[in-house]
This record gives sequence, C-alpha cells and structure tokens, in this order.
Amino acid sequence: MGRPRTPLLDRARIVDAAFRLVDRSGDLTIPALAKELQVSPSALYHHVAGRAEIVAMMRAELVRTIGGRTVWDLPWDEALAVWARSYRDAFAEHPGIVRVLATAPLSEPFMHAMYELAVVALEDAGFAAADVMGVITALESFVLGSALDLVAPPVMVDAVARDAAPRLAAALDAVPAGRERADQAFETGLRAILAGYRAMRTAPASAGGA
Amino acid sequence: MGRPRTPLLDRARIVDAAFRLVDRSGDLTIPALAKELQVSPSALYHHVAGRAEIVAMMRAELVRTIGGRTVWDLPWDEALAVWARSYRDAFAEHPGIVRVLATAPLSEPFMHAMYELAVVALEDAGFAAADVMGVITALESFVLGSALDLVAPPVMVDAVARDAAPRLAAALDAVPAGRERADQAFETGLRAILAGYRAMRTAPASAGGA
DNA sequence: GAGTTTTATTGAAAGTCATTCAGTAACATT
DNA sequence: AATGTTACTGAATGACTTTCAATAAAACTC
Repeated sequence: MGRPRTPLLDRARIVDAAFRLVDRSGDLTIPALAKELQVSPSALYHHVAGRAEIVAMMRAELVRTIGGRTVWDLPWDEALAVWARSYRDAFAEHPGIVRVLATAPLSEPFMHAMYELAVVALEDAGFAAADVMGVITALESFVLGSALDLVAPPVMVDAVARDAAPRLAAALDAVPAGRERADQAFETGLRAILAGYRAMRTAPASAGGA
Repeated sequence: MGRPRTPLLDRARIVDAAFRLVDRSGDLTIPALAKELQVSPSALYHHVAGRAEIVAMMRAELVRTIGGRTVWDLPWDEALAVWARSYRDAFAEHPGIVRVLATAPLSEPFMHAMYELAVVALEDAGFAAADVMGVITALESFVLGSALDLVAPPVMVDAVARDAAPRLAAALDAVPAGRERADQAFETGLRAILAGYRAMRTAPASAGGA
C-alpha cells in the first residue's frame, strides 16, 4: 500500500498497454488494462481523465504514425496514394482498434498538421480552393470505410444462397479470401478515386449541385 | 402485475422504439429502450434474445430500405450512383445509428439479393469477373466511410491553429458547414470513383443494358 | 536532517448496463 | 372449472466506469 518506490504508470505505458490489449482481445476495458499493467483500476485515473482520453491518445498515436510516413514532395497523386495506404496500414496493424475508434472518430487538432500539408499539395497541384477539402474528406472516408471492411466478417454464400445468387457466388469464387481480398478492393477503389481526381483537376467541377 | 390484458410488446414495436431512441439520443441501452416502451427492461427478453439481436434487426430494416430504392435497369454507372446515394441516405435518416452499427457491420444474408443484382449489372456492363467484387466493395467502403463522416464532429480550426495551418483554415472557409459539407464531399468522391470505374471497364458485353 | 507538502498508489463504494430467473396474473385450451 | 401457457414485473448477478478517502513513499523547505 501507499506510494510505490518507483512509479508504475505513465501515459506512454498506458497507451502501449492499451494497444497490446486491443490487438490481443479487440476490446478495451479499464479492469483488463489495469491487469495488463499489474495495477489497480483506479490508479489509471491519476494519469488520464478516463477511458475516452485513452482512446483519444491511441487515436493520436495512430495519426502520428500516419503523418510521419507520408512524403508530400511527391507528385500530388502519388503523395495521396502513399497517404491513403499508410492511413489504412496503420489500422491494419491494429485490427480491432477500428471497433474502439469507430464510435467517435478523428478530427482532432493532431490532424491539422497533416491536413495543412495535404491542402497545400493539392492547391499547388491545381485543385480549386473550393474543392480541396471535399477531395481530402472523400478519400479519407474511403480509407476509413476500407478499414472497417478490413475487420468485417466475410460475405459468405452457403449452398442454399448459391441457388438464389449464382452470379454473386461466382464473383466471390473469382476473388481471394481474407486480407488479400480486402487489399484488392482497397487498391481498386484507390486507383478509381485517383483517376477521377486527375480528371477533375483538368476540368474542375465545383462540387455541389452543379 | 401479471400478464397485461393486451400485449405491450412485439418485435416490430421494439425495433421502432430502438430507431426512435437512437435517432434521439445516439445511443441504445436496454433501460432507455424499456422506458421508451413503458415497460420493464426484462420484458424485452421475451421477444428478443438480447441487445445484439435488436441491433441486427435494425440493420436488417436499414438494408431493406436500401435495396428497395435502387433500380438496376438504369445504365450501370447511374444505377451505382443511385445505390450509393440511397445507401448513404439510409444512414443519414438515422444519424447516430452508425455508432451502433459500426462495430459489426453488414454482410448479412439480407445483402445477398442486392449484391446479386449489382454483380449482374456490372458484369453485363463489361467489367471483368475478377474485378466485380472489388468494385462493389470499394464503393461500399466509401459509402460507409461517408456515413461515418456524416456523424463526425466537424474539423475546427481555432484562432491559435489558424497561424499554424493557414491554408487549411482558408480551405475550410471555402466550404459550407454541417450536413452540406458532408454532402459535397460525398458527391465529389462518388463522381471520382465512378469516373475511375468508367475508365477501368474493358468493353460492354452487349450494347446497352437489358 | 526533521517536518511539511505533494504524489502515486490501493480498496471500497456508487451508479450504469446487460442479462437471468422466480413470481404473478391474464389468456387459451380442454 | 381446472390446467397449462403467455407476457409481464421485481429482485438479483456480474461486468463496467468513475470517484474518493486512506496510505505511504518521494520531494521540497528550512
């Protein structure tokens, strides 16, 4: 009892353990986290405001690793591709974190630096000022949706459903299983979006109802 | 006490109340749902197996409304656009349901009929068999990500951050707020993806859709 | 270096939530 | 009318987040 000779906790150790826990169990609870850290649950509250703050710190850590991997000096479309891939990879490295984050996502001050770089790169590449945020947001939505897809249960077509949906069954047979399936879909979508963006840049479409 | 003269609950009334609750509070708890239905929490367990089943029923209801709205007789790209918009609209009509569903999404037998129609339409339009599922999945990922974006807190750039991220601040000023912002980003991304898909398509199997 | 304040932990407790189960009274069947 | 079934209630369990007084070591003050 009482204060330990050397501190058992700090914010870094808490986030690390939180990642370990989520990667292992797919869930984040205070009792489990305290156990992982060999500490009583209430001890955590001297270092973080609560569970929500731990989640926010994990999100920040994730964003940090994304931002660090992207090189905005590349041509804009290559830079966007690198950005999207490392964004999704960051989720793929921690499967199960999507479930924890999906309920209150992103748009933290941490994102500002990253967004700033993206805005500059796209405007310098010739995108209309009014379009830039839409371009970034749409790509980010695709990335987040693809991260969800990564952890979604696979579409199963059993023997019964095969009769009702033969073409679907055949289309699924033509595709690999598991992670590779999700990777292919992601690359397909990424290529399509960037192709569309290239066309939009030369012939700018003011998004909206026009 | 005892059995009521006329039944207070059935599965339909439970789902309805669950939608009302989620639309109002953004959350789904058994006590709140029971209160909405003027019933004790334990009464619900005579009609559904548990909270997870209520969520599954809400998901099924959502999928039902999506499938009914799409017309696959249109040219493939228009059909895909209608499908994506009604998919997202279904979420937009129940903001807050994304949070409840995001942790275990879709790919139910309910989706099979819809997928089957999409596969047929795309293959008839000239997409390679190996590409079709990727095309559908990528678009679906974009739709789900956009649904998440719909309920995400807006990116705020306060006075301090304005200095650190001036171009981001300007780009945000060039864009409307709230729902319209999300709608614009969605339309931007949808147009880009479809443009990319058009370029990817090899050649129409036969002139014009059935 | 003795006394005081600050700090990092524990353990108990309150308030929520999902779920189960024994009781109860109306309905349905014979 | 007797019996069984059905649809509810209320109490209870175990898990969760969070708060707070108590404790003892560390850090500071003089």
